[in-house]
Amino acid sequence: MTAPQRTWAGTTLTDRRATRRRQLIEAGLELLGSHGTSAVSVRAVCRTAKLTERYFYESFDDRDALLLAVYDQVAQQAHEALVAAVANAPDDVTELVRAAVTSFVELIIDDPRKGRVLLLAPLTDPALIRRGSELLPSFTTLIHDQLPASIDGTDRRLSAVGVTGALTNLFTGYLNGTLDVPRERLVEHCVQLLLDAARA
Amino acid sequence: MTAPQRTWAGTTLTDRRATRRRQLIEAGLELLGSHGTSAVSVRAVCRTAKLTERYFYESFDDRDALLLAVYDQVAQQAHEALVAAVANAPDDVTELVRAAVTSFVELIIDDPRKGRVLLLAPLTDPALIRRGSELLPSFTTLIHDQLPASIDGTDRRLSAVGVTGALTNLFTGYLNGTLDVPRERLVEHCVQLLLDAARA
DNA sequence: TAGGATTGACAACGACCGTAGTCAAGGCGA
DNA sequence: TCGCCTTGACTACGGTCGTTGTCAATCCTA
Repeated sequence: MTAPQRTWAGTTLTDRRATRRRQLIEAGLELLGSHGTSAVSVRAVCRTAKLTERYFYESFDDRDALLLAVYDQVAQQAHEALVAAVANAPDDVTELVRAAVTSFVELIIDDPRKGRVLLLAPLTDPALIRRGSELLPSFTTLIHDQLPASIDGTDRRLSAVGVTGALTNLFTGYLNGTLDVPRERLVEHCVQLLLDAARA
Repeated sequence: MTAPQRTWAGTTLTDRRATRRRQLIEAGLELLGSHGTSAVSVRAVCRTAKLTERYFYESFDDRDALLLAVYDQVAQQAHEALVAAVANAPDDVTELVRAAVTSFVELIIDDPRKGRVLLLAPLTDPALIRRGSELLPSFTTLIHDQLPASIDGTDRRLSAVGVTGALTNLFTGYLNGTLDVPRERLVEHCVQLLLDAARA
């Protein structure tokens, strides 16, 4: 029994709701990525998005739902960037890995807020912890799957978790400025890391 | 012009203040290690420590000062455990590294709250970010220093940050139960990680 | 025992939180 | 033009926050 979608100011109701939802998510990204979880309050999000609280609850059940939406959106973008890079890469394994790493690094350089959402937020925010332990290993898995696999299950897991952590810390350091290193150098180091992990 | 330290209930004023300070730090450890930064409010700390807010400000300038004190205490303990392990270890390099890793793993098994304070809190809490980027690399450095060093500065730094991240993620996963692996297996993997890093 | 040191309980300030509700002003299609 | 849909501004509730202050009870030493 959906209403006949009568138009309004040239757009339908669903369109306008979707736009507002996007604005809220963008505001959430800004706050989460720039000032951390504690900065993401319903009021702050609405202030940033220039929308009323009423519209918040139009699109999200509660604060946590927004957090998840922000994270999922960024994770989705990262996933797409990786898949695209891997798909377009030449056959050479090293080049493949380099393409994947580069695409990821570019994503988090282009918008460090996204990097922080992806890498840092899920480490401590209760609402995101489960999500975080799904995505980042899948980053490693995505690449591992492209490579000859001859390692036993547990070691594979240990290795994946380790490599993931190494990459996380390297990227995080790069984001913070803690790790002052040219981008190519960072990329190259990560590539070697992944190749070594796959060989071992 | 210190007062003559007249005694009270068998203890001096300085003693009682120190005791209260310890209680507050212990409460902070409990809250920070078990429920994260956001759980560490002045009121909650005082409730947990069974002390009045007045005594909080007797020992700490503000909330952040307590956070730092908690972190520094745990970091100090970790440092001491590492130094002790390294000092008592045999000459064999592998055994040395194994001793260091074991001592650290035991610390965070014995009291997972400390592990979380050490590994997670400094990643996101504004007050601790600087502290965190000092200590954990020093963990790696402590071991690196025991080993033949033949790598150039930047690579050394990249390697240290990477290894630190790998260890962090492995320990964190172990703490969370996300990484379901026997302790010896974890230790052994970390040992190999460190040895490989030193060789490369 | 008198008197000051020390303690605990608690109130107060202004601010922000999540969430829900009200109400008037305006825009739009019929 | 009429009447409904949509919008923004606003208020309200009960709660927690950091921080400072008050005040009566208690304890010890001199």
